[in-house]
Amino acid sequence: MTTIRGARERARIEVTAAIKDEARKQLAAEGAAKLSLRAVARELGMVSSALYRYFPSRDDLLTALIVDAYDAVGEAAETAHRASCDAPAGPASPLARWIAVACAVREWALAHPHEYALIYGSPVPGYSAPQATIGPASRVGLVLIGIVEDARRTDGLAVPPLAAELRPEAERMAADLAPDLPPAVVAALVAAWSQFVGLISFEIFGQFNRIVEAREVFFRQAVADLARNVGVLDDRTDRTATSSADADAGA
Amino acid sequence: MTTIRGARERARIEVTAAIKDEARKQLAAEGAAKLSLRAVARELGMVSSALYRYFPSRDDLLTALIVDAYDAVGEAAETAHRASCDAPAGPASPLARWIAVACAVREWALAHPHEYALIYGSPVPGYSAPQATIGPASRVGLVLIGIVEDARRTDGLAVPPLAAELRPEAERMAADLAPDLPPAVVAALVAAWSQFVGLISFEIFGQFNRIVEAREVFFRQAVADLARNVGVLDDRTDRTATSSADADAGA
DNA sequence: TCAAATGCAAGAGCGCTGCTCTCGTAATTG
DNA sequence: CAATTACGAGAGCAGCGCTCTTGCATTTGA
Repeated sequence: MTTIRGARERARIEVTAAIKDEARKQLAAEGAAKLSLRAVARELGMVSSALYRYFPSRDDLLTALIVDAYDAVGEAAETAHRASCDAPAGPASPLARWIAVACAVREWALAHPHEYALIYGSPVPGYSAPQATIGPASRVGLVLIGIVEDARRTDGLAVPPLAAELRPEAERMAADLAPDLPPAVVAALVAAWSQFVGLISFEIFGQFNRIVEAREVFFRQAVADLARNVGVLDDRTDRTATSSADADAGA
Repeated sequence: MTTIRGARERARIEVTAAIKDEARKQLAAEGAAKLSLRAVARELGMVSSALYRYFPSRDDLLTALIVDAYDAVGEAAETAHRASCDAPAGPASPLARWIAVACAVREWALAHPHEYALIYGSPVPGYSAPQATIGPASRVGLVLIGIVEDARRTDGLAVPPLAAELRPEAERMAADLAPDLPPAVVAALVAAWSQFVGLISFEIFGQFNRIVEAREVFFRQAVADLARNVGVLDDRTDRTATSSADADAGA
């Protein structure tokens, strides 16, 4: 399937990669709006029409970049998760792993803002994401699900409350995404994931300008609170100072 | 200042408004990427160069639309808030007002997805938002701050825990945004606002496709949880079924 | 009131874009 | 070796943002 049959296919793969690389370079430099097929072709020393042998349209090129971006951020999340599991001092706590993954995604976004905008900003090409994107798009989500499953397996935690109107939907989501998790947790997890991306988007897209300065600590705190919402708790409860008020705010 | 001096200025105002209206129409139909000055001019029966008398560039037109969009969503939030305060059965609870404002913003976004993308999606024109946008951009935030202030004034609630590393930043934010609120609450509020936009963005930008079906109930639940994070509680505690587990999940 | 100054629409034009079509050549296949 | 296929090059079309010049209408000030 993936074997290379001749020099021709080898060349095709290389040229395709070169086009994507050059496109990524222009994307990083100027943003998706200014990415032009002609400029990519020019930089590669080919004529613009030749490029259409590899990508049938500009939107198809963008879609390929979107898939790659999903894969890159998923890769970053999985690497960070593995690193926090294989630490020399033994596997980290679920909360620490949750935060490590979140920070890895944020750092990838800060390093590749335009690619981040491609996947979590306004959809550029048409409207509905092509089928090819849904696999790579869920990689980060799977990592987060794994962390929560682990956390619940080691120390069996209480399930958060679940409103009656949301129960059928939560059960459907749980069946689709994580049958081993309580529906209430799955619903909270999906919400947390979107909220987590909201935090990053506000920072990347400049919404925190003149509002939040210490972005890193702010993000870590917010992400830790998000973890609490899905039942991933700090087992050492060293939340500083007022940590005693941590759980009884609703009493 | 805003008085109209002659027929010329009156005409200028009308033409400017007509351009923005037509641009908004094309924005709604095709998205920001396909909005073209020439098409707007064509539809208005003028030649494209004439349009540059009113907006010096395409980006300036987009900026004007952005400001208008910020104002529109702020207006929607303020209207919803006023409505929930002036209800016949007396002013609603802080939580109910919080949810009402959140739902109003969400519904505005659903009704104007491309305008929403303009302000909370990837920034299209340059990179930093012009000075003119920061006023309108903060209208929704001010409404939320007001609700939290009210909630704390009527029933003095506990302040959430605040990590030591975040304290100076939280105090700076509180001084800038809401000096009457505890710094920990202000920090939580800013985070909640970004997370809240994250929820809406995921829905608008299609990230919930095949994941979340019952968007409305899901959103209400998530937004209510967000409110809890900033100390706005459901005073009737009728959260259904497992509501007794609401506060002691960390014990 | 009349001339000077200003505001504005129209048109032509520049360089760029995405995309299509044709044509000659080189690699692949049977 | 012949037929097929894949590919690069070039010309060309329609559309874009934007600039410049020209001529007319309105406003302004002496």
